[in-house]
Amino acid sequence: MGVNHSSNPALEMGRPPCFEDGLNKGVWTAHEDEVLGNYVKLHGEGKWVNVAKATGLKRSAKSCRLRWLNYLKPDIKRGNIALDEEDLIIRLHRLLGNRWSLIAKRLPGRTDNEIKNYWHSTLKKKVQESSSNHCKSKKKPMMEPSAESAESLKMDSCLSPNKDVINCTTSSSAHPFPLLFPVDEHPEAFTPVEPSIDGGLGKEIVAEQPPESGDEIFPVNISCGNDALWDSLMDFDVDQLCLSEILEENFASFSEFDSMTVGECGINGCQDDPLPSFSDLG
DNA sequence: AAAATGCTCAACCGCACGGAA
DNA sequence: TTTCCGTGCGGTTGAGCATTT
Repeated sequence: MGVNHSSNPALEMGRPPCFEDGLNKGVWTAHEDEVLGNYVKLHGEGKWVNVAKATGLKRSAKSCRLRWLNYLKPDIKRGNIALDEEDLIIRLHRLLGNRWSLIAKRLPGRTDNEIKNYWHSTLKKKVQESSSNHCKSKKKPMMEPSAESAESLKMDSCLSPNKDVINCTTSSSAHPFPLLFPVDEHPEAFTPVEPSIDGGLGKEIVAEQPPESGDEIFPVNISCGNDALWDSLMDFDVDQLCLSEILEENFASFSEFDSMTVGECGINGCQDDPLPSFSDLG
């Protein structure tokens, strides 16, 4: 963060490049950067396997791609992450989990690697601290749900005899978070889902809705296997919202939802069961 | 002042996915 | 349908710096 990469600080630190299998590994030199930059300017992004052949760079295609995307790309924004960006990262992480590339798409000029590093080095602690404070008044942490809570929710979702699977279209008015995708366009995403124990991607995410009265639990069944739902979530994300818009978004109710549901189990609660790919997003 | 510890961040690794052959 | 290849993503590593003891 805030590092002048044009001067290649790591090299200045004296970290030598490593040569292995005929390929350079480790820190990029200024000359390599220049060669790669020139190549991309001429030929555009992609075809990374050709870079080494065409330029003589002793770098793997992956390495070239990473270097370009993370450092050489002209619109890369360097420097400290602003408070609003930080806030956005936290919100998006709450919503998307460790989908760094998706989060990065919402922060123009920031890379997934940068955000990921920033999260692990800074934000994770902040969030944990705030959630531990939060937990003094609320019984469970907002973030990084425990396996226990996730497990308990799976149990709720799968085994509770009283469980009703709520159709989101009909429960939206009472929904604790704003619907971020148009129901009309994705009715299939809101059809009731039979509870099931599924070892694969079909595992459900079940979020407890705040009971309107009493302690009854009304799980909202969000099936991970329901592509349509995830498409819908992706629709929410697809290049529609940028920093300012998201920050202006009223997240109050959503945060409330997070603190009670998703934050405890929801999306992240499925971490041992990877979410469906968002790779076709954007 | 020196050692120990923690932090930052660039880069690598392995896996998954999608398209082409 | 299967295999191969290129690409993208998230997790992890490791070197150097900063801070603490």
